[in-house]
Formats: sequence, C-alpha cells, structure tokens
Amino acid sequence: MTAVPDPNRRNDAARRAILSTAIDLVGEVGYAKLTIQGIARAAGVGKQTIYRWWSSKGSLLFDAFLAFAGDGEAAALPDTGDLAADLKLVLRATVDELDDPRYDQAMRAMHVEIVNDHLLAAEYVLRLDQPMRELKRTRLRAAQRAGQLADDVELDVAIDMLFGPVLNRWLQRTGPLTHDYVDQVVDTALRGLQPR
Amino acid sequence: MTAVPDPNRRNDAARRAILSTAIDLVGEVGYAKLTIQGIARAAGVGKQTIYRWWSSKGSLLFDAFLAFAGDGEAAALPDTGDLAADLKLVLRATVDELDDPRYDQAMRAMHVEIVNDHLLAAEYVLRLDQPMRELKRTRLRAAQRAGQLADDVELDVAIDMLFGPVLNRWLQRTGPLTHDYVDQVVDTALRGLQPR
Amino acid sequence: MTAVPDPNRRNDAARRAILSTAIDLVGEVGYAKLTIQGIARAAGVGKQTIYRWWSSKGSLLFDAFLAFAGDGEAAALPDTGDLAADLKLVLRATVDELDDPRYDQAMRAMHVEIVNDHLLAAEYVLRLDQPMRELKRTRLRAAQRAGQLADDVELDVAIDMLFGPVLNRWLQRTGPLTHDYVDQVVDTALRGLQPR
Amino acid sequence: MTAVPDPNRRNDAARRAILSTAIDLVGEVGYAKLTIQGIARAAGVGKQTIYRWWSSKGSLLFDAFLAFAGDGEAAALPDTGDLAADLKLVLRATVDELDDPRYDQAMRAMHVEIVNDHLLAAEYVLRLDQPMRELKRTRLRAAQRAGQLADDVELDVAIDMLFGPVLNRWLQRTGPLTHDYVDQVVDTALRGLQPR
DNA sequence: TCGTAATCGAGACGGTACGTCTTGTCTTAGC
DNA sequence: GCTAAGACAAGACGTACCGTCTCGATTACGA
Repeated sequence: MTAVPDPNRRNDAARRAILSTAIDLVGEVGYAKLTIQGIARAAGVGKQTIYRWWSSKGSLLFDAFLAFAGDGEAAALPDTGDLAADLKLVLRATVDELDDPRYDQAMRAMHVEIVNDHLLAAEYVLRLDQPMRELKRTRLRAAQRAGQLADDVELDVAIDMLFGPVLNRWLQRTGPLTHDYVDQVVDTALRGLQPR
Repeated sequence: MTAVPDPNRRNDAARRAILSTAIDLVGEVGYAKLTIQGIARAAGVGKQTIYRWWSSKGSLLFDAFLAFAGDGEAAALPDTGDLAADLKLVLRATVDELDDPRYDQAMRAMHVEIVNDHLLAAEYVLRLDQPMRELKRTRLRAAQRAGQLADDVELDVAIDMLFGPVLNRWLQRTGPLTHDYVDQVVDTALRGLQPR
Repeated sequence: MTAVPDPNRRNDAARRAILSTAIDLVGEVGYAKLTIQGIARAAGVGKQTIYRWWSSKGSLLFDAFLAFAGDGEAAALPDTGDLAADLKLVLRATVDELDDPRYDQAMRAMHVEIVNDHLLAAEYVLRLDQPMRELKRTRLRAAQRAGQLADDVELDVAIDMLFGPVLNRWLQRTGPLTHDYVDQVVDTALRGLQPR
Repeated sequence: MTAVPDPNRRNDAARRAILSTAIDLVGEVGYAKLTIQGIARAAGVGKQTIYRWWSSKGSLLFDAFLAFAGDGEAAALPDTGDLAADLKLVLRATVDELDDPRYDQAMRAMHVEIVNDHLLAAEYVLRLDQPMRELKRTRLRAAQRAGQLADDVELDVAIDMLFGPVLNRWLQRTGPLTHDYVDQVVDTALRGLQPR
C-alpha cells in the first residue's frame, strides 16, 4: 500500500515558502543553476518536503509560476469597444511584465520544462493556456459581434497570430520587445498583409 | 593567457562522430537525459575532446543541429508567383520535418539552450535566424513587387506573423501541428483579421 | 563555517565495507593502481560517502590499516625473562605477517602516504608508533631491571636499532627478510659491534 | 620492426634539462603533485621525449636522483683510524643533506617509487645501495683489521644497524634528525645494548 | 488528554554527471 | 629523423545534485 500524502496535513507555511523561494531563486541564479537542493536550503525546508508534494522540478516551477503570476491575473480582457487599442494594451502589459527579471526567468524556466515534458505541457495547456485563450476568445467574439473582426476568422488562429509573435521574440530573443513592435503586430494582424 | 586549441590539429573524424552522435542520442533519450559524458561514450571519444572544442552543451547542440539540419537547407524560398501557395509549401515542409523525432528533439534541445543562454541566443540569431529571415524577406519583397503584398508592411513583422504561430504551437504543444493549421495561418495572415 | 558531518548519522556498515574493501583492493592491485573511485565501486558505496568521512586517500588507508592490523595487536610484548628470545619472537612474527600480500601491500601503501604527508605522519606517530614504542619501552625497562640491558642505554635508540633494520630491509627490499636475519640483528644489537 | 631509440642520437641538453627540472620540480611541489606532463612543460620539452627515454616516472626520478646526488658522492668513507668518529662524520653529513628540501623531496620521491616497484627496487639495490654498502663494508673491514670491530660481526647487519635507524627516522618522521641522535646510534651500536 | 501517525528539518546514502587533470600513444610541423 | 607541441581515448579527481532513506522533534487528529 503506497502512502498517499494527506493534503489536509500539509504545512501551508512550508508550501508557500517553497513556491516563493523557487521564484526568487530562479530570478537570482537562472534556470540552469536552479536545484531542488538549493530551493530546500534557501526555503529552510527539508528536501523530502519538496519531493513529498511535487513529482518533479517542472511541476514545482509550474505551481510556483502560477502562484506568482496568477495572483495579479486579470479575469477578463479590457473591452473599450476599440479592439486594436485593447489588444495593444494587453500586449504592452505583457511586454512590461517580462521586463521584471523574476517574471522573465520564472517564465523561461517553466517554458523549458514544458518543451521537454509532455505531461507538464498538457497541464500547462489545461491550466494556463486554455483559460487565457478563453478570455481572448471572448474578447474576439465580442469584436466579431461589433463588426470589428471578420466572421469567418478562426479565433484560435487569430489568437496565435496576435500573441504568438511576441512570445516568440521573447523566447528566442530575435529582436527587442518594444511597445512599437506589439503595436505593429496588432495593426498588421488586423489589417492583413495583402494590399486592399 | 588561455591556451587556445589549434584548429588545424583538429581530428575531423572525431568532430563528425560527436556531432552526429549528439543528434542520435538526443533523439533517443531526450534533452533532459542528454549528457556530455554520454555523448563522449557513445561517440567513442574522450570527454576532453568535446570540452576542447565546445564551451558548453548548448554550443555543441547548436553545431550539431546546424550540421544535421543545414545539410538539406534550401538556398532560397520557392517563388512560383503565388505567394500563399509558396508559403504553405514551406510551412508544410517545416511541419513534416518536425515529425521526425530526431529533428524534433534536436530542435527542442537547441531551443532550450537558447532560452537560457544570451550568448547562444545571439549566435542563433546571427547564424540561423538572420540567414533564414533574409531568404524570407527576399521572397516577400518579390511579392511586394508583384503586388501581392502591401508596400507598407514591415517585413519582419510579417515573417513573425507567418512563421511564429507554427513555431509556438510546436514548442508549447498548444495544439496539433497540421497542414490545415498552417494553411489557415497563411490565409489569415495575408487577408487580415478585419472584415473587408 | 564548513559543515561537519554528524558522526551519529554515520552508517557503520558502509564504514566497515569501505575499510575492508580498501585492504582487499590494495592487496589485489597494489598501491599505484588503488583509486578512491575503485574502492567506492568495489565496496558498493557512493564516492561521496568516502569523501564525507575521510579527507584523503592516506587517512582512509591509515584507518583501514588500523582496523585490519590493530585487531590482532598484542597488548604487551612477551616477557619470559629472556630478552633476546622475546625480541626474536616478536620480530619473527613481524616478518611472518609481512609475508601476507594483503598486509604487505597495505603497510606499504600506508608508508607511502606517510612519507609524503606531514600531518598523516604525525597521526601515525601518535596513534601507531608511540603506543607500540611504549610497549617496547616497557619490555626494555623490565630488562634493565633484570640486569639484561645496560642502565645508561637510551631506550628509543635501542628500539630503533632493534626494529629499524627489519623495517628498512622490508621497505627497500635490500635483502631477504628471514628469521635468521632478525636473530642476527637482535644478537648483534645486544652484544654490540666492538670486540669485548 | 620496432624502433629502438638510438642513444647516440639522444639530445643531451634535453636529457639534462629533464633530469634537473625533475629535481627542481619535486622540490617545489612535492612528490604527490609531480607529473610527467609538468616536468615536460617546465623543461620545455615534448612529453614524448621523456617517454622515449624513460619507462616510468620512477625510473626518471631514479636517474634524476643519481645525477643530482651522485655528483658530490665520496668515493670512499673517511678513515682517520677512529671508527666511531668517522661514522659520526658520515651520518652527520647525511643528516645535513636531508635538510635541503630538494634533496629531501627527491629522495622521498625515489623511495616511494621503490616501495611500490620491484624492478626499480632491484635497480636501486644494484646501482645505489650495493656500491654504497661496499664502501661501508670496506671501512668496517679496515676497522676489523685494526681491532676496533669484532671479527665475527656480520658486516651487512652492522651496516643496517648503523645506517638503518637514521633512514627510518627520516622516512617516518618518528623523531628529530639531529647530530646528537646519530652520535647516540653510533655509540650504542658499537658498544651494544647489554651491560658489560 | 493522550497516544499515534503523518509531517517537518536535516542530512546520510548509492548513484551519476560535472568539468579538469594526467596518462601513455599518436600525429603534425619545423629545424 | 628527431624535436616541441599538443590532440587523442581513457579514466580518476573531488564536487554537486539526484531521489530515497532514516532520524528525532513537532504537530494535529481521533479515541
């Protein structure tokens, strides 16, 4: 009989210490030098306490990122009636967040884990990507109703085209992440590449 | 003064063995379990021979990926006169390549290294992203001249919007990478999201 | 402040396995090919477990030798009343012990470490040489009381002259280590080199 | 056809540089950190040049020690007619030599090699111990003829008893190596331990 | 109110990779 | 044709971290 830890018994102070220490530490030393041992030491926690509650460094980082980023997460995208302005607002905010080294490093770490771990990727899609995507879909549907977005546009493709380039430029550092850039992306995506 | 190894003395057989073994091994065991020690062992090579010529696992993976992927690289994007068709052809080919586990794993490994290493990212931009981007720019410029692309479109933004979503969906596994998907991306990007 | 391992936590089975494996291994492969890695492997023990408890190969060999040789160590030299006979008995026993390859190799290994390590030499003197020397001194003092040894003889010099030649011949292999030889040493040392 | 190095072709400058560098280096860094690589580097010589002419670090050290110590070696022991005085003179000189760190370290290194290498030990006995021993035998035989040494004393045993204790005390650092100590050894050995 | 059982911090354990070093052999230029 | 220089395969060095384990001490539950 395998002993399953009882979440009720869980020491919440330790849990929170671990999650916030993970974020702080990845911000300090970067993903490559982030170790479970180091997190335990810095959090003043036994290694076993981490292994008891998380199955891998990735899932710990995932939870840590959720706790860190999720706190200030908006429940919905702004809707002022001006789709382009609203999208630019959201994307500029994203760019600004990524300027914080802790946010930047934490998100990089989480992405690295996702790239190499199918299960974690599935969890990411389910718990982070899907909810965010639903918020975006809602905003875009409203735009369709308002006649600002073509009716036959596949919303997921639209989302990928609006948010994908920014995420990509950040991950691969192929260019500077500026407000100008996101404005251009929004304008170009909405208007299209062909002459009209 | 650090002793710099003399490239003339380099054993090319060992170099090639290391690069191809790295690709094979990352395809077998995945990035997380890829070790320099393991590559050396599998390549029948001393560890020092790897450390002598590469400064990090990342730069080795980078070279390995270049040697592996670069061989079959096209010198230019196709230009049949039909921009949409040409782009779809290229993106479908990319999607097909990523179906090969060796290619998939090797590219994931390289991207992970890039995400966490500024210098490697710079080298990636210089040696892989920029040349590829130049080929794409050339094709898009031709399309502009042919009146298939608006004159005021920023080409880099256009490239990000065409190729970014595919790369993203692959890296994050946010959805299936199909020919249909890339077709939709191309069509939507060209036409734009707004009604017309 | 360096973290000092807590001896209470020490796994005694591992400790004993390491010590006895060290003796066995040095007996098999000799000092020159004795490696900490090899001892760990043969003892079924992690390398760190050796490094945690011993600061050098020398101090491990020293402990191993103590555990191996110390077990059968006599608490006192025999005293039958006949000094020459007693000394010959002890020296012949020493010679016989050195015939065992494990004893021979282990003792050689320890001596090599001592020759090149001041601190280890000091520990050797304190923990092995001094106690043994005290036993010998006690026996010689008894002989002085019995009128078999001159009163003005410096006991340490006497000990060096009785036991030194045997140890030397063994270490340097300058000649065969026989019972005859030790008998001659004892007789000559007692009687002196000058005519009488 | 195996290439046998032709001694005539031997570059004597390189040979001398290697031998003297070996002595200098062992004096600086000690035996434990003495490497063939290090000697080659310090001597400005290719590694192969060392491997070509010496089969092991031990035999190199042996030659180096011979070249270093042998130069100032007396052809015979002094014979003033006073055996005790002559022996003390020789032993005091030995003690003084061992005060030189280069001599000390070089001799320790050679002894370590001898302890673990049968062949080298045989060569040591043949080329160093035997000749020295013959000089000592000659002096002792003269003493026998002069009536200062008992006729029935085995000369090799006498030599071991006179020189062994000093060598031993030096190798094992069991006590300080002083002129007083060697004087006591000589006096005690000549007179014997028994009362007379 | 008191066991008793799970959690906690701590850290030893068997493994294994790290990046460096040395070994003894082999290769390449240069004198 | 030997030299110096140094690349090569091999493998040990001592350190770090992995994930499991064992240890008392603490804590919270249910009897």
